[in-house]
Amino acid sequence: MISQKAKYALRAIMALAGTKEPVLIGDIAEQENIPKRFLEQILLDLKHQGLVMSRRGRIGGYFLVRPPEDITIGEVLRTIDGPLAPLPCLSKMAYRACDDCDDEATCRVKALFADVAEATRRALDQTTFADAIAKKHPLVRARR
Amino acid sequence: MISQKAKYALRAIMALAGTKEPVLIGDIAEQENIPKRFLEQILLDLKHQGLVMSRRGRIGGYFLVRPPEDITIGEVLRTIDGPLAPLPCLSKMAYRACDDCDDEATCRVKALFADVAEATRRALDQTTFADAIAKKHPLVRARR
DNA sequence: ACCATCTCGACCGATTTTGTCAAGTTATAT
DNA sequence: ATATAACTTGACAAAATCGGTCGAGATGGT
Ligand code: FES
Ligand code: FES
Repeated sequence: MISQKAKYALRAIMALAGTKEPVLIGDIAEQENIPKRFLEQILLDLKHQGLVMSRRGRIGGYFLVRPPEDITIGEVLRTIDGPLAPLPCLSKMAYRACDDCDDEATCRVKALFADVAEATRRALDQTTFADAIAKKHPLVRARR
Repeated sequence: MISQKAKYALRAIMALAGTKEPVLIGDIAEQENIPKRFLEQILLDLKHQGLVMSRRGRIGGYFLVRPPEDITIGEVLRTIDGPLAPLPCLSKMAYRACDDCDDEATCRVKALFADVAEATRRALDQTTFADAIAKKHPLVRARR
């Protein structure tokens, strides 16, 4: 299960996917039904990760750095929920030794999950936001 | 990331995979380095799920109901950690509506995760304990 | 200069995780 | 029958995580 925070992040990016213009945090929050102050945190995390950029001041707001077809679910989930591997010792991006396993080389749990980890990693890093948008009809843009 | 509890459960099943004889909780706990009282809970959950059986009394202990090659990671993870789908609305075994999504049919988040959920589900439900045991043994010094 | 807007860090209640413990119940050997 | 080894159940609790709020500050357009 992904966290609610991650779900908000994904929706926020969807909201940015339609335009090149900066979008206000408040507008995203209202449109996607996300608590505004919480969304601020989330967008800030995404910015620190380099997924989005922001402009301050009068005509400020957030916008995507890359086009939606170049952004994967994996990137967003890693940023918000942390490593997505089932075990720390199987994470390619954020490897950590399992502190309760003596010998990683012969660990049966690690062996058990090797293929699973690879499969989910591939799935998450290959699915982009363009996939979702193409699959569903685009949302109606009633705002001005 | 799977929970520590799930990891314990997997190791416990590995410990049972080698024999048809009942194994004591205490023996599993010592061999796999699991807090005994905690392991009791875990094995009880697995028993309620029908994955293992127990015999009481003098020569008691736990043993597998089915052979290791018929037990998948998915079953164990579902029992201990709950639904393994990334979203409640995508769980085949434990469907739940997403309370923060108005229209599930046009939900872009759900669409985004459809393929990912299917891929991970397949991986988890196809990998059995026999896979890990078979894969692990060749790691011993036989190869050079 | 003004003000809308983003930025940063601290804080907070509820829930989940990771266990512990006490008091049973049951089956087996002798 | 009795002792005993083992499983069973439910309550309890410290620590971490989750979901969210808040105040104060920094920044840029007009
Ligand atoms: S080393 Fe990571 S699970 Fe054993
Ligand atoms: S309906 Fe499940 S994520 Fe929208």
